[in-house]
Amino acid sequence: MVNLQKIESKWQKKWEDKKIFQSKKSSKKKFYCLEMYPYPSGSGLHMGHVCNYVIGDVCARFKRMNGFNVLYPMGYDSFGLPAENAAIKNKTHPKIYTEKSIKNFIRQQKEMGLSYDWSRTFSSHQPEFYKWDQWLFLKLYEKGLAYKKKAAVNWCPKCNTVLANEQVVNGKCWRHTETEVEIKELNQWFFKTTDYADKLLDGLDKLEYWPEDIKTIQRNWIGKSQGIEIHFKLKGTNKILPAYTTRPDTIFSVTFVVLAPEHPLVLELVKGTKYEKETLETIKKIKSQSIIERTTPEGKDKIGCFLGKYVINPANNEEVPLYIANFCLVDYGTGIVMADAHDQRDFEFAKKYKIPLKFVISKNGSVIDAETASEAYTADGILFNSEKFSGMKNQESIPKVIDWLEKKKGGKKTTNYRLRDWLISRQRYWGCPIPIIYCNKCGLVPVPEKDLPVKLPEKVKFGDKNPLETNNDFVNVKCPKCKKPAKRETDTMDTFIDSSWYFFRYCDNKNNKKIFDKEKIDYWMPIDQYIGGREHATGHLIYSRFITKFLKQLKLTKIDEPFLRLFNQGMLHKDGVVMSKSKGNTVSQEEIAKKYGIDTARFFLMFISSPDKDKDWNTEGVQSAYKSLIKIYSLLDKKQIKETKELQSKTNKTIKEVTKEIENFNYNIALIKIMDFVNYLTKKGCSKNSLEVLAKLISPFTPHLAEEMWEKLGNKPFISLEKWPKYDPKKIDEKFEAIDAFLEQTKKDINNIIKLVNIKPKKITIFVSETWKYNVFKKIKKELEKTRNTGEIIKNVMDKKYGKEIPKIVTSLVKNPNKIPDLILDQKTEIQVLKEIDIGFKIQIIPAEKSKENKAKQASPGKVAILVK
RNA sequence: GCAGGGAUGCCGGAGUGGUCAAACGGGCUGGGCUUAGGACCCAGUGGCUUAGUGCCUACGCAGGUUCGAACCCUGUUCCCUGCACCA
Repeated sequence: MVNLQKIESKWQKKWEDKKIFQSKKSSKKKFYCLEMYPYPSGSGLHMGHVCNYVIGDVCARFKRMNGFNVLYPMGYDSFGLPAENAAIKNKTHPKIYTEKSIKNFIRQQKEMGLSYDWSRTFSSHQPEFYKWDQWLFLKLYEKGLAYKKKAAVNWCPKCNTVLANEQVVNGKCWRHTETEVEIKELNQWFFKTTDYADKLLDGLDKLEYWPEDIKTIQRNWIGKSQGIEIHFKLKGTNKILPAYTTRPDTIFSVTFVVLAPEHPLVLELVKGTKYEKETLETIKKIKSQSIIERTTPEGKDKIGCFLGKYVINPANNEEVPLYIANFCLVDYGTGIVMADAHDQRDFEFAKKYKIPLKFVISKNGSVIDAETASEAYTADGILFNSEKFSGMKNQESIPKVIDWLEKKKGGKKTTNYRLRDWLISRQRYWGCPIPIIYCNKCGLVPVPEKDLPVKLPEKVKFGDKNPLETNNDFVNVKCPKCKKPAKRETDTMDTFIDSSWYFFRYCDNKNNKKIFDKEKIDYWMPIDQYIGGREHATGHLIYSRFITKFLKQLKLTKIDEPFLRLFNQGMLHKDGVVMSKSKGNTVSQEEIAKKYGIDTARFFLMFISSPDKDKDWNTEGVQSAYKSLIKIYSLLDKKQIKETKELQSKTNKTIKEVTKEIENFNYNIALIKIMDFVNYLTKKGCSKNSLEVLAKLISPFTPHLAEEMWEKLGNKPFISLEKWPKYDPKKIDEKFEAIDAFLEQTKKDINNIIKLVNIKPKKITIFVSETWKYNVFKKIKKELEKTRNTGEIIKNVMDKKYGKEIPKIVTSLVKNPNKIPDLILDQKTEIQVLKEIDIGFKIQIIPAEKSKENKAKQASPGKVAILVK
């Protein structure tokens, strides 16, 4: 019995010693394969991780064998809050904690047999890496894309830091799903992702190898909408309140205008008036609502109040009252909404506060009575009571209304995005310091490039506050401009900055002069295959695209999009829940490797289900995977046979199918085809060539086993660097498959008859009657010369006598005219092959026509009758 | 509510117009091997069955297109994922 563990460590050592997976620039076509770099947690890797990395490894190994110059690196996203928290909890330093975790990760990943180029690895907490974060920050600052502003931001009380919009999930913190995010007014650093909103959106159309759903998610996240800012003039002043809308067709329906409670104008408007008290109370009430309460459609009541002011509708010069309302959001559009009878929220609000409503759209243009209406009319229809637009279809009127309002100077056509600028500052220690200095005299001064990196101090005190704030050595510096005492920025950067460009760094990870060498990344980038979780759709995958577009603007890269192909793997479940440390249902890599070998785990994980689907871990399946590997390896002990045409056909067909399936990421089906081949070889015998092909086909999945087989077959290492087998379409002969099917059927028939007669015969004679089929066959062939229309041929050939066998034969022949369909076989072949059937008896076949044996025993058309002697 | 994906046998999961009662694997049943078990090998695994190259019923549900549908079209139910008072 083969010892999988032993051969695994043997080959891992050899791979490492010979550095066979190191990649250098060459004239070969490149292929950059990458998995999203992991956050190195202290708890190590489990089967869920193994699954993710093996998907990438199979891809990398396959491409490598197919003649590509493959870049397949690994690194670590080592900054971040969890490490800081874990370190504090374990009374150790985040750096020590993290580096220990990384070491452990590397060991585990090596034990998985992943074909990484380890010479290119790095971790984002290393100053050699984060120096370039800071450099990027300065570049963004230089171009006005990094800026500081006071804003209402999301604050997680558990993390003790602010969060980006992308890190807020259902109003809760992405790391603490029980913790409500608070809104705080803080002075924070932002990256101006919104400047790239259009580019980010348009770029999606070019990403033809991205999953549709991810593109849709990003489109929705960017949320581009075309509309108009309508200028409502505050009554009695020249002040303009712009209200953004995508539905200017409802302009004549407007009966009030709503401001967001946080809108800076609100307090100004009510100051010193009798409405001030109520307004303040209402704002307080709204702010006490959680985000969920405020932003769920079915949710809570509409809350708001009248501000005592009126604005003028530029379309008809009507005065309408001004309100604040909880459903109006300050950071979307202009924070001002025109309200009418054609929006459910507005409608409910109006009913509650007894604001009059008027409809201007109905299905057929007939007037709707606002008094009796019970809900908003939100569907499309015909306009009425809309001056010159009455009678138009509302959708068609939209551009016309916009034109008309623009001409009247009552508004301005605008595009709006849901995308927010990226909030990047964090009030935590374990991150990359923001390279900014505050000087009393010079103000905000960027750290000069030559002073980079701004190193994160190691000796710090962990307490209630950000440890950087209490570290005087770090905080107190000289102003780079005036040399007077100044203070450093103590916020650190969001770790998503590290991950938004790290993939460039693999191409040139040791460069200490530049962020990377342009020539090198021009060769390697973009990433041909990126593999990672769907959950990064709106975070990492947008940030990376943003930074790449920025790098292009700096002329540091030619590429526009970093990830050519994206693959989202499914999650590994156990007992119906996602396998994860927090759920406590993990299966450790060591446990499985020790018992079955890591190749078994690799095989199992790729076999159970398509890589993009969720899968379930089950113990029986692992055992059967183990058995399969044993079965494959034990083929080596079998006596080898000479190549037959049939074996060649099967071998070539398997190469063809497996290659196609791997290319399409159908790894499970590829393995099924491989196992089919293995079963075939087990039964019918194998040749040296067929075993070599088998070893190559299986090598991306179970590389250790394949190397061992390769060596045992008398070849020099390494199979990992061998050429992927090519198939010869000429050698694939479907006839053999048909014969196989025929044999199966014959065997069944024989067994049935033996059961029936209930004897153990010494000799069986089989009669084959095929005459009728040959006639039909000839007829169809003739028809085929006239037309390829299946239906027509069937009609012409159809004969009551032959029933439903005919369509089958016709279809088969239409599909492949050279393949002998079904049971229409060369009778000579039958005789040859049937001799090989092992049913424990000797059998003899006599073509039916020639048979002068007992007529009663003659077979019915196409099948077999047996005469027992 | 909007968007995307899905529903197949005891289970996981193939199959996108015909050789489909449905690959492959697991489970289960029977047989062989074995002192026994395991491993391995063989057979069976929708129902009926006069045992037949037979009939019926089936790929969420209901219709439609077609000589022919698990596969195409329409409607419908349920499930998952993402966004969500976005004006």
